[in-house]
Amino acid sequence: MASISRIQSDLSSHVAINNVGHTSEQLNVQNQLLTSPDATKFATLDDSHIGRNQNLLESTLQSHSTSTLQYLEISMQPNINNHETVPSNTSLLPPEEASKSEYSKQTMLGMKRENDAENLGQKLCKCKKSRCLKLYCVCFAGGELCDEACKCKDCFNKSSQEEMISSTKQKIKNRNPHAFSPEVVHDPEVIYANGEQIENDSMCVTVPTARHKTGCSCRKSKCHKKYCECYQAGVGCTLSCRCIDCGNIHHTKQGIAWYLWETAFIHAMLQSILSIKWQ
DNA sequence: GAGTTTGAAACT
DNA sequence: CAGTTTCAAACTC
Ligand SMILES: [Zn+2]
Ligand SMILES: [Zn+2]
Ligand SMILES: [Zn+2]
Ligand SMILES: [Zn+2]
Ligand SMILES: [Zn+2]
Ligand SMILES: [Zn+2]
Repeated sequence: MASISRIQSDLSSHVAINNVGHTSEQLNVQNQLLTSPDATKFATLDDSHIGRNQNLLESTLQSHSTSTLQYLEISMQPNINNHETVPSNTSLLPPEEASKSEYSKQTMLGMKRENDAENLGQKLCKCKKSRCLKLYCVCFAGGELCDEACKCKDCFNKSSQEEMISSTKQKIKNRNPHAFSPEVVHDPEVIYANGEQIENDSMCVTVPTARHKTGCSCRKSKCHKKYCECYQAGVGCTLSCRCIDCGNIHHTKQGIAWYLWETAFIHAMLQSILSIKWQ
């Protein structure tokens, strides 16, 4: 998709496209203005902000009609022409399935490692059937080898199985190019839709907060529990989510649109109040 | 710890 | 694609 790469190169000239970098100070100011509608923010609004909000409100409302949906419907490159064989679920076991006997000293060591891993923030898995070679496994999905403190069975996600890991990874990448990319986008100039990076412009309102790369499809959790990937990642749902009865509204496009409308409405009310000729 | 619920990932 | 199954984590008790 040539347009996307052009957009990326254009953006990279003045915006850092990565998942940690925050951009210019000006952008941060804009972000502050657009993020959650804290009551404290209203105190800081002046006319210039209001004017900008009105402009953004227009583009927000426009973006809710067709243009945003068109953006959001851009699909991934169908890269699935690959008919390589999938690692079969036959009976091979890795050479050294650790001898987890000799407990007393061993368990102490295991606890220590578990604590270490937890302290380092590494997630531990307890996979039983996936051999830690599918995205079901949090370790594998996170691009990490399993920790010694993982409680997985028949684990292939260890250094002795590098070739199996890389080939399996490649097959999954062929299916979904973003399978191993970070789950959350922090760059406010970039939004993901169906796995593709999309530029924000006047017709696609800036979303100044982090977003999950694919969005969720929650049906029962209202996106209020960790079952929801958006909620778990600490970000709000977006238009690319397919959730039903979403409660994860904070920092969403809808939330921003509401904030902008609210801000414009309050400004209009203030103006009319000030225009009243008392006495 | 056991059992249930949940939604992504995998599969057909 | 959509519908179904599989899977391991999140949650509940
Ligand atoms: Zn695992
Ligand atoms: Zn693991
Ligand atoms: Zn493992
Ligand atoms: Zn959700
Ligand atoms: Zn979501
Ligand atoms: Zn949601």
